[in-house]
Amino acid sequence: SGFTQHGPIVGNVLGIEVGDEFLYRVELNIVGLHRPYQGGIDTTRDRYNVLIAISVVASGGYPDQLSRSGELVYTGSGGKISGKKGVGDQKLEKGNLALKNCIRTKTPVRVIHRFNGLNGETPMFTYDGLYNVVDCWREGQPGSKVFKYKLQRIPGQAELHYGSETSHR
Amino acid sequence: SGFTQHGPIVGNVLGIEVGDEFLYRVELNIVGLHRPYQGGIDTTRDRYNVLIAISVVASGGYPDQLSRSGELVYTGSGGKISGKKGVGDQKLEKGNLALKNCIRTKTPVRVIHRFNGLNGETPMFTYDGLYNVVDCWREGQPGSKVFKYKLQRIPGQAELHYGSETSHR
DNA sequence: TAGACGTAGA
DNA sequence: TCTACGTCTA
Repeated sequence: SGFTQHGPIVGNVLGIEVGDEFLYRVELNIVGLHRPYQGGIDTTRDRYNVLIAISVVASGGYPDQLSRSGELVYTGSGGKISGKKGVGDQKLEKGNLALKNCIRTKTPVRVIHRFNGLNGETPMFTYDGLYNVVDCWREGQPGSKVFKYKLQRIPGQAELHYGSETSHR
Repeated sequence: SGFTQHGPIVGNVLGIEVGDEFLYRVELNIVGLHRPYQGGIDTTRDRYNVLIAISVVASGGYPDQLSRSGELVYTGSGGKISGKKGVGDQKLEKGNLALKNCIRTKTPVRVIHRFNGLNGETPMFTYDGLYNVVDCWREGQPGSKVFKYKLQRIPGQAELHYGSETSHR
């Protein structure tokens, strides 16, 4: 209903290219890149009814790590976020389960990364391209265990230009 | 920052007419009709630094009453909403205080009303025009007292067409 | 820093 | 019905 124009899309979204920038989460929804308004992991079911993840947003709400070599360590959803109300271990359900299932189903996952906009820049969401989920493990003390996922950027996509180049607009 | 284009505006907003419709709260923000994303009462301070209300949204989250004679009974903000987490009496602060102050400062308040979209219609926010706040009182049992405000539509504005006419689009 | 009549999807 | 890496203003 409303402006929403897309159902769940696996893989690249027609008309959206690596490096495309967005100001608000609602824009990601409208173009079909990532549908949840707040959630970090968008999910659907594949032809065998297996829950899979189709896109993730790394906004800084969790301690994710992005390396220049195209490797991303993404933190699962739920559980205790620093200072926030949530309490307890993350569970292997919903988005967390979906992301894990991407390993064996070899489902490519769209990665959207939020740059915080240093030096008074406007924060932007940037489409980083397709990644494969290659590993999944748990970290943390009992009561605050989280899931971690290693994602590797699929080769052959347009290069990303981070760092100083993103400062020029 | 971002798309926000307006500071607080008292009275009518240039380019917005009675009956104009909007799909999302963010649109009310962008055009300057009502800035808060969730809050029902938008406030600012007048030239004497008195806190005043400049617009309210009646979305159905509280039991408001709109009569065909241009009279609206609006419920204050805070306290216990049916079933929600909030608990206790509403306080005469922030938006509630601002709305009360509109009585003595004779500040006109923009009213935006949300129609729920019966028969599969898309829910819409509609600009209802300017109202005067003419009365304020408290209602309810101790522990769940709320503020009520009587608003009267300022005469001479374009008529509103509710009911059957809003079914045709 | 926290609160608020938000939204979409599961 | 509930959750979710939202987003604004005070």
